[in-house]
This record gives sequence, C-alpha cells and structure tokens, in this order.
Amino acid sequence: MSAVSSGRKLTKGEATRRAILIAAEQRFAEFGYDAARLEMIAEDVGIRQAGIFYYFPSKLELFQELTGRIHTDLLAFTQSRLSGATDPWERLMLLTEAWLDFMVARPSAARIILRSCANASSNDLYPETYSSDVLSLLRGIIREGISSGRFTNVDSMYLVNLLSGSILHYVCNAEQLADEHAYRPEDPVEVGTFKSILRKTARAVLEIEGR
Amino acid sequence: MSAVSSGRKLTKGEATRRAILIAAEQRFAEFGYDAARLEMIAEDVGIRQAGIFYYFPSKLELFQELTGRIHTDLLAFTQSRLSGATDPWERLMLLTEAWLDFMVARPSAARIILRSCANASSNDLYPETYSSDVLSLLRGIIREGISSGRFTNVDSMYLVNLLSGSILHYVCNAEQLADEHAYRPEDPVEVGTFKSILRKTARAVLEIEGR
DNA sequence: ATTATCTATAGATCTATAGATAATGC
DNA sequence: ATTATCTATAGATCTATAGATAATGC
Repeated sequence: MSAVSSGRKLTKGEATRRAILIAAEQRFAEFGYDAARLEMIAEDVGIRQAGIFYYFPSKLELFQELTGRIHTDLLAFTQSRLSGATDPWERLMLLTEAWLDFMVARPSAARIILRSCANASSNDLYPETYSSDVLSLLRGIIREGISSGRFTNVDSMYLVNLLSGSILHYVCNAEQLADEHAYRPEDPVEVGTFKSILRKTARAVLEIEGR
Repeated sequence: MSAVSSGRKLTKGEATRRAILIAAEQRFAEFGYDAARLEMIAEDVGIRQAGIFYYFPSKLELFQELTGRIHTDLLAFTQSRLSGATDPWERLMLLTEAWLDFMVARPSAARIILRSCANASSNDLYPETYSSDVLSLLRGIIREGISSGRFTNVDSMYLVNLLSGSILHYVCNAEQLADEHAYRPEDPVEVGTFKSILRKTARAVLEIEGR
C-alpha cells in the first residue's frame, strides 16, 4: 500500500517525486516535450537538474509516467461519473461533461493531450494504445445507443473528433484568442454554456431524424 | 512581379527556396518546431544543412515565414469560397467547408496550427495576431446572423472552438486512432459525411429555438 | 545506515558562421 | 560576375553519469 493511498505522511523522497511529476506536467504542457528543460522542472521543485535522475531514469521515462497517469486519471474520473447510468443518452451526456470537467480542472493535461494529437502516429512519446481505453468508453456507449435503436447509425470516429476536439480547443484556446475575445475556460458560467452547446451538438448528430 | 505570379521559369535559387519551405512544412508538422532538425529539411531538399542559411537568416524566421504563408493561404482560400454569398447561413456553411477542405488538402498545415493551439499565449513561435484575421471572418458572419435575427445569440468563441477544434482533430487524429478505427481523412466519402455532421452541429447551435 | 541531493563534467547534439568552391546565366 | 552550395567548425545547449556530501529517520 502506497503512502498516498494509506494516507500516511510522505517521506521527503516521495514528496519530491510527486513534486517533480507536478512540475513536469506544467512544463511539458507549456513548452512541449522537446522545448521543456529538466532545468526548469528542477527549479520549480527546488532541486538541481541532476537530482531528477535519482527518481526517473530519463527525461523520456518521466514523460511517459506522466502521460500514463493522466490517462489513468481521466479513465477513472470518467468511469466514476458514468457509474449507475444505463441509458445511452444519459451516459453520453455524462461522459461529455466528465471530459470537459476534467480538462477544465487540469488544463495542463489538456495541452499535453492536444500536443499528442498533433504528432503523427505512434512514436516513443505517444504509443498508440494510450487513449484507446478512454475512447473505447465513448465507442461502447455509441454502439449501445445504435444497436438499441436510440441513436442514428453514425461512425463513432466523428463523435470522437467533434467532442474531444472541441473540448480540448475550448480549454487550450482561451489565451490564444485576441484580448477582446479572451475568456476564462474555468468560469462556471462559460463551462455551463459550453456544456449545453455540446449537448445540443451530440443530440443533433445522433438523434433519429424526424423523430 | 515575382517569378511565381509572372509564371516565368524559376531560377535555381528560387526553386530551392520553395523546396525548403515545402520540406520545412512537412518536418515542422511531423515533429514540431523544436524536434524538427534543419538537417532533415536540407536532406529532403537535397542540399547540406548550412545551405538553408543562404535563404533564411535563422530557423525561427524560416518557421515564421512558413506559418505566415499558411495563414495567408487559408485566408485567401476562405475568402474566395465566400465571395458572392450574402446569406449568413450560406456564408457560415461555406466557411466551414472551406476550412475543412483546406485542412484536408494540406494536413501539414493543420498539424502546425494544432501545435500552435497547444502553446500558451503569444511567444516567438506564435504571435497572437496570427489567426485573428481568419477568425474574424467567422466572427463577422456570426455577428451578421445574430443582428439580422437569423441566428440565436451565441458567443462566437463557442463556434470557433467547436468548428476549428473538430476540423483540426478530424484531419490530425486519423493515424492516432487504433488500427481498427483508422480512416483516411482525405477520402471524399468521409469528408462528405463529416461536412454534413458539421452542418448539423452549426444549425443545432445557432438556429432560433422552436422556429 | 540509508536516503536524498549536490558539484562537476563528459558526451552528444544542433544552430549558425566563415571562408572556399562550384554552378549559373547574361 | 553573380549566385548557389559545400566543408569545417565554433559556440551554445542539454541530458545523463560519477562521485562527493548532506539530510533523514529508525
């Protein structure tokens, strides 16, 4: 049982390891894998650059553990939000809102995932199997909805691109826009409006025509 | 008048300069600014790395000229598609299809833009003013539609994220998905389906309720 | 004693410069 | 002659290793 799950106080080393992961998430999100410097991460933590190698064997493995954790967290968070719901429409809406809430609460994760989308197919940084378990959750819901006759027969790929694409953009694009159009993605009012827009779009795409 | 617009034959130097820009677009898209090596670009062109500096003063300025051209091209392409149309709904649909067609035809541009979204606000790589003129085209259409009573009053920011986010994802995400779900984004059938989905979503978000 | 961190630096790149040489086109 | 390209390398980083030293906690 880990120190975290048992709730016992962290040793100094455990605390440093976690601090490194947190700082790395910020820096990798901000600059990308290549431009992010171990020096920056170490400075955030308050140690020297070489100290990182006591906890992680290489920059790459630090990054891989980080992205692995992000996906595990997103999967667990989404599953917990879905638990109990059985209706395909309800499950679809819960999943969409879970993804949005997760990304809004953790924009560094959103940026890292967005960068991974820009990279061509699988390389060391982003093995292809990564997002698959999160995406298969959405695919499963769509399959159920179609086979039960509640959804129009649409390839889930379109929904993946529509929902995850716009959610990641919503979170990452705020500062990108010129001043007059800037917004705070974490503002509850904005989030609420965007949720209702996502709900409308999902309905428009999946509902049976001329119901 | 440039050699390109006059149609006269390119000098060797002009041809090399264009070849560098083309190779750079591919490599920057594939690897990102930092991981892309001038060595790779030169190899694609068939010259030595140092030869690039005869045409561009630095890696950064090569990148900046490239992204400037991408935005200029996207703007011109979109404007030509919109010319003649006056109805807000028609203009909105034409703009959406123009963006999608542009990105499908030039996925390297889509990847470079997607990477720029992941970067936090303005830095040397992505000055904030870049996408503004393309986005203001969409904003103008939405403003017209709202003020003429044809569209619901929705902040254009949501539409920007919904449309551009999902278009960029559609183009960049194809190889990212596991084998069984892979697709060819340039397949006319897929593009056609995605267009109709985008049309539905735009309608769902902007149409006046209970028309 | 063991765990955590530091200093110093090797080794590997990568961009960019300088100066030499080859190719082009009036 | 001018334009285009090459070779060689300086200079600047950055990751990662080795070995010394300081802090921790039973």
